[in-house]
Amino acid sequence: MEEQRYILKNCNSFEPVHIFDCGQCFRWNREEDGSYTGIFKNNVLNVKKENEDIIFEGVCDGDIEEVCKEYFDLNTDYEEIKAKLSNIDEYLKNSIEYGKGIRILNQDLWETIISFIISANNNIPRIKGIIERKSKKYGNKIIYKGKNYYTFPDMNSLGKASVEDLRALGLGFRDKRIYETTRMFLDKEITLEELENEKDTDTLREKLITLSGVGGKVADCIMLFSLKKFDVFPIDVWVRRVMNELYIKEDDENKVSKTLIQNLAKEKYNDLAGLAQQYLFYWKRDA
DNA sequence: GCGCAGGGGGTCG
DNA sequence: CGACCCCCTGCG
Repeated sequence: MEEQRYILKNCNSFEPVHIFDCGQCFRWNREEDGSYTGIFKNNVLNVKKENEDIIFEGVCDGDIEEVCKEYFDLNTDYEEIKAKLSNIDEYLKNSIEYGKGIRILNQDLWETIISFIISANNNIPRIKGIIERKSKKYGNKIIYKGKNYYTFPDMNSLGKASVEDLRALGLGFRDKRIYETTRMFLDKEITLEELENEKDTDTLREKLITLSGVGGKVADCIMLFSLKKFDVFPIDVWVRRVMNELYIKEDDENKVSKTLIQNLAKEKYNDLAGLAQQYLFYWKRDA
């Protein structure tokens, strides 16, 4: 594939570090010059901010401008979203200032499902390691600037792995979950298309939860990070902590019920809850 | 330096 | 509610 280049100008809401470090993705790595290189679908891209320009370079499956517009959600007006959220309260206003360049990537559904099943009771360095090993073994190689990159394995490739094969990648107890979920798709008990076409958030969540290894939190991440459901509010330890500290003020944050937090998020942030979650998460975890 | 607990972006039974 | 694989990290 031929190398391409695309430059995005005058974009106020685009900071590579915010985008790649706000917890939505696992396959972007920082280079020595401060740029980021990552792989998604059959594209390998390097993203660099120079002055106010965003420079995208790499090998793409298609036209780089179209690929970037889709993946980096460039048709969504984040200035408008930030303005709306900033009006809600000072906390949100501050966290948005802190993570002003966050954007929600439009990630591949299959990759997101598998990646977030792996994320359960796990830490980021290990999650990244597992995904890299898995891609190297079951994905396709793409060479960019003399380095090898491996695509995220599709369900047919991953379907060739036994539970033992998966365990060997360091998946731990998640091996069986990945195996079973892959089987469910291969056996057409459920399809990516029906998930992509499901408009109703609650129905979609119910369908996702039928997958092995997908509970409420993982389902919400899948919906927010690959199905553009900006109204969902994934609750992990950090979000629970920040919501308790800001609004609920219970002594023991673990006593705060998920339902209470969900209702609060719905009431305060409504259809932008997912975005609010990202700004708060990034701000709190970094602080 | 190295060895050893502690705990991690939850889910399941 | 407790167990769960396995590293990754941090302290001794």
